Amino acid sequence: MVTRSSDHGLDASPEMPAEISGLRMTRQRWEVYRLLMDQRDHPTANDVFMRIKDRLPNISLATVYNCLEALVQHGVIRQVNFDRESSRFCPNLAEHGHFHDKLSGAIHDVVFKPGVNLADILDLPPGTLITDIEITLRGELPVS
Amino acid sequence: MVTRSSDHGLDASPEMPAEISGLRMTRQRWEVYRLLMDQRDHPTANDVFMRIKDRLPNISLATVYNCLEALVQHGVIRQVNFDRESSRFCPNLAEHGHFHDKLSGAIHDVVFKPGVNLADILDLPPGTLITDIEITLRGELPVS
DNA sequence: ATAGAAATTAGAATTATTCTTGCTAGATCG
DNA sequence: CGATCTAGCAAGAATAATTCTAATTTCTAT
Repeated sequence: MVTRSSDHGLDASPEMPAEISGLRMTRQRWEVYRLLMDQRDHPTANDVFMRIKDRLPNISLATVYNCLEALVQHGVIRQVNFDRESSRFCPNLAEHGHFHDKLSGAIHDVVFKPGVNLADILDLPPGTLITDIEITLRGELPVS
Repeated sequence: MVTRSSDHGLDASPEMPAEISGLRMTRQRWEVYRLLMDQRDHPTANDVFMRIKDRLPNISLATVYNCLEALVQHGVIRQVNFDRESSRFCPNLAEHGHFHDKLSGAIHDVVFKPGVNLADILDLPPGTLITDIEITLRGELPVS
């Protein structure tokens, strides 16, 4: 007898855990999470909605928003904003910024050179508590 | 005879220049610009709209948006975004980031320590052209 | 002065996101 | 095992910031 990951008839290769970082997993949350892990091109909520229809044809856009919000709230993914465009979502939890290439439209993760600590190079009053940093760059990557 | 800055009967202390950075000045653009220079607390378009009514009781919100856009486009002011909140506007043209103090709600300009060049400490492919950098911090300033 | 161009106004339209309501499904308890 | 209880989901309405449209006004240059 073949083991089957769920009763839905759809095969969800990696088994769905009961929870991630304290967030109870549901079929919808799990598929949203898996999509972000598999397609790391910083999709918008609507991108996720359209792409996920293969696996969850009945999901609603509101649920995609709810899932994304829950995942962000529990620190499982990050929400990334460029100007006032639609929010984008990113499963890379390491400290990093984002580079928006004007030529291709693609968004790339950017990290600091080793040993660099942003808080050290900013001129802030002593005792300032930094809870969150966001770095956004725009420009053109070399054509290569 | 007393010199008078305009025919409107309202006194616009510093004389309005014909243009700034190639942007033709109008009464509305000038007042928006002056307000931002005088009140550097990063107001939103709506904040500007409400505050400017003293001087221009008939201005419309759309015009405030138009003026702000024109000023941004000509590099006279900067547009600052925090997450998906309303855009804020800032007349500080020097390279700087923004610190959002969760305690007071205030937004403060942040500069690098002398001699620091952000492009040098980021791990980018050689030949990358950076046209724009945005740095946003959230946290708490020391209480006193 | 006058024609043409650019700005302004008021309000409608748009768009991403959030909210509301009723329903569904999984968890809990007896 | 079944009843109940709760969290999550779906669908669509509502919201809020911003942009667009059309008509009017103000500049600019002739």
